[in-house]
Amino acid sequence: MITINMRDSRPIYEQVKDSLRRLIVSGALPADEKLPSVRELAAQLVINPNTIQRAYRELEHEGYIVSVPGKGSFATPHFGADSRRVSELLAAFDDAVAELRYLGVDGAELKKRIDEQEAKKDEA
Amino acid sequence: MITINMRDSRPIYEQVKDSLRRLIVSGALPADEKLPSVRELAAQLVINPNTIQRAYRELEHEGYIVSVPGKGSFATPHFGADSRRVSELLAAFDDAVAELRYLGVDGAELKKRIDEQEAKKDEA
DNA sequence: CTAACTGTACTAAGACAATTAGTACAGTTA
DNA sequence: TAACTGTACTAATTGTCTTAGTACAGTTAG
Repeated sequence: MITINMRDSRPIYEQVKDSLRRLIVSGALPADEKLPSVRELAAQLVINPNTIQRAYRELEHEGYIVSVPGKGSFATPHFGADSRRVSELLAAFDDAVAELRYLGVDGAELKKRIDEQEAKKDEA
Repeated sequence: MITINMRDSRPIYEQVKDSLRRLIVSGALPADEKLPSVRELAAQLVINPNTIQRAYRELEHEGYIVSVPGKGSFATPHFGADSRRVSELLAAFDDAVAELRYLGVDGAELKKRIDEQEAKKDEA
């Protein structure tokens, strides 16, 4: 479900956050789906539960999951676009596009990629 | 020319790298253009010269600039696509697209954005 | 009710990276 | 010569990440 890379310079809790966010926004983890418990996921990844707890706490603060004491953590549908996050992502999008074009990747190639991702999600 | 954010969790040298890379790939900093000297940019940003030196060293290693002792540092045209870097950027591109669509941004909107960026670069 | 789960909170310690300060040396240029 | 350039190196400091350990309250199946 999730893998982390110890050689990666990025903090483990960031890697966990990004992996879970990717599963959620891609639809692989539907709304109201139950996530692994803090201790369970920590055991699976062989890391400290505190690290998972931090990832869950921040994902909840960002509105991607909801944690309920005694019950568990669950993916949540996203109501109302977070305009700050959207701005961040658009900036990241623009940067990636600019550098890709600089490295020789055509704009048409990128547009095709958007369509392919859209088609792939419609399958599921 | 460049601004850094002390509240940003990312290291200063990474922020400097990204800023310079953005200037280069966007065309704002043309090939063979001279960059500010290590000490000059450090003074301007009110940070240690060692931090700038690290940013320059890594940008040179990645092929975006060339540094010559006694002369200075210069932007370089990029020969031969770095396939590893391209893969990284495509992954970042895909992630941004997926999350943006999840947050309600249409795919057509993103395609339009690619065209606009292309047009803006053609002006310069 | 009990036992085993759930999230959550907190302290303490260690490891590591980032940053700074300071010094130094060699090449370039007006 | 003087003032610039990049580069290299050590030492000290600071802050973050991660772990270990303990604890408490809510939930749920038996």
